[in-house]
Amino acid sequence: MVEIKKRESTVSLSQEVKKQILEYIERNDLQPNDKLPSENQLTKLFKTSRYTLREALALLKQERIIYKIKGKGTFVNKKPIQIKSGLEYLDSITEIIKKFGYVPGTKWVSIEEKSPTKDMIEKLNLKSKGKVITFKRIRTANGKPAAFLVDTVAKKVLGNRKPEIIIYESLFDYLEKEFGIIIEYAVSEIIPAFSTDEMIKYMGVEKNSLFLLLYQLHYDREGRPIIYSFDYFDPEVFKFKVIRSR
Amino acid sequence: MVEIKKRESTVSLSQEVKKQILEYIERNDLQPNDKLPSENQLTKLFKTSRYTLREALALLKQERIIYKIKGKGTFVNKKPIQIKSGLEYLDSITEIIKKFGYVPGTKWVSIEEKSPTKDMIEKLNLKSKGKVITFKRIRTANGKPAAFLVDTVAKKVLGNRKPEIIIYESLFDYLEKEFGIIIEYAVSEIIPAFSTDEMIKYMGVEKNSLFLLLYQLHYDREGRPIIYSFDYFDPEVFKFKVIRSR
DNA sequence: TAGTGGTCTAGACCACGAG
DNA sequence: TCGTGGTCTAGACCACTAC
Repeated sequence: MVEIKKRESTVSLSQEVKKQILEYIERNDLQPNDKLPSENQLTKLFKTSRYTLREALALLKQERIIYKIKGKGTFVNKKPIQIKSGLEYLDSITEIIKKFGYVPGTKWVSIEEKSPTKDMIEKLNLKSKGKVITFKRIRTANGKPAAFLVDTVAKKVLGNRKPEIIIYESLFDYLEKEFGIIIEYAVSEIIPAFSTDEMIKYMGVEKNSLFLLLYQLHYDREGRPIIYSFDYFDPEVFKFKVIRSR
Repeated sequence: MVEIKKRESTVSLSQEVKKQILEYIERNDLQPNDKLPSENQLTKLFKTSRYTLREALALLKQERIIYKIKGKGTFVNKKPIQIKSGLEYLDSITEIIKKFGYVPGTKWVSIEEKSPTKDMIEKLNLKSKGKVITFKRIRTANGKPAAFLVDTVAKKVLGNRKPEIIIYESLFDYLEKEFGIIIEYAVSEIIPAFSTDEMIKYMGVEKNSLFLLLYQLHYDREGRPIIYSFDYFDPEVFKFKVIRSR
């Protein structure tokens, strides 16, 4: 019989051990490139198995707080990199604006029922007969227009309901709370673009001003394409970063 | 005494098991949302431990080939997403051009020794006295100019050597093979931009044409900043995609 | 040769989902 | 209640680094 440690907390043990390692670094004032104790020693220190310890180290490695060299040891990294909005994390735009420290707002432009384009049929896996609903919105940060969003979902996703008025800021929240659809990931193409006529008309931006266009398809957990979108972001407001790893 | 399986192959067992799972899906013609056997059954099928099997499944999950639901099982996802150039993977531009199916080339514009800008001093952690070397290149795809690269490294990184002629296509290869410096990751800001005067002059692009600017800092394994770069990409040639996950 | 991180095995309990 | 994936333990061999 193997004795298993009892836990009251809801978080996993590896999360707990991760915290303890961070505290260890703090307490012993480890500087960048200083060596941590070996995994064997750490298991004894924190009274845990090597598996759990290595999970905790994996989390820290992922966050680039430590790095490992086989045969040598585990070392403390340079100060963590601050990523304000890592593109690889899929947040709703509401969340992104909040993270930047602004107050998010929404101006509705239109909600239209349309026939899908060829590209929509292909990407959303539609029958050619099926209609789509397109939501056009201007997102504001501290009241200033910051993004122009054109999001399209298949009409069948919304059932028979008419999305005349939407009380939600975020389309993610709307789909999740009203229809139980949870968006899990998106595949986005990043394209530099000029302001469109609609943006000039509704956002009041100048002609030929620069925007970052994210042409994206959002999927649910089962990999079904749900939202097809062209989202234009003002590069003065949104600083998109990505961590690229080999 | 626990008996450990002997392996001739150099790849890990989990990689091997991953292949076997893919073959299983193929052989049994599993369709999207079809259920895989339970982890318990799969361990027996492939004669491996649950740990190794779960590592293999983790790899497949990461590639979005399968998805898991706790308490229910493991399921086959929709057709895999083709990512031509996932921005989250750090490849040299040479590699990216090759992946697109083009033949990469380089036109050298200049190699200059300069005093660093304030931003370079801060980002590259320089003493204000230290000089930097800036490499300006045009990268071509099938002979057509496709990107304009301005890469800067601290002079001390290159020691006393003069980088007059570089036989390498890739700056990564140059640093790795001549100086043993291995770039491991980069933090990139993605900015829409107009062509600069230099690009108009040397690349022959038109004024006010659109480019995607990656303003990035490349780090080595120990987290030291090595390359500071402004890389401009022609959006007609480079289609940058990112998978964004919650 | 000794010590480190990387991989693998075997077995156990926990938490979720469905009947 | 049962089967599933999620987490955890204990112990072993392998591959790399430094001496």
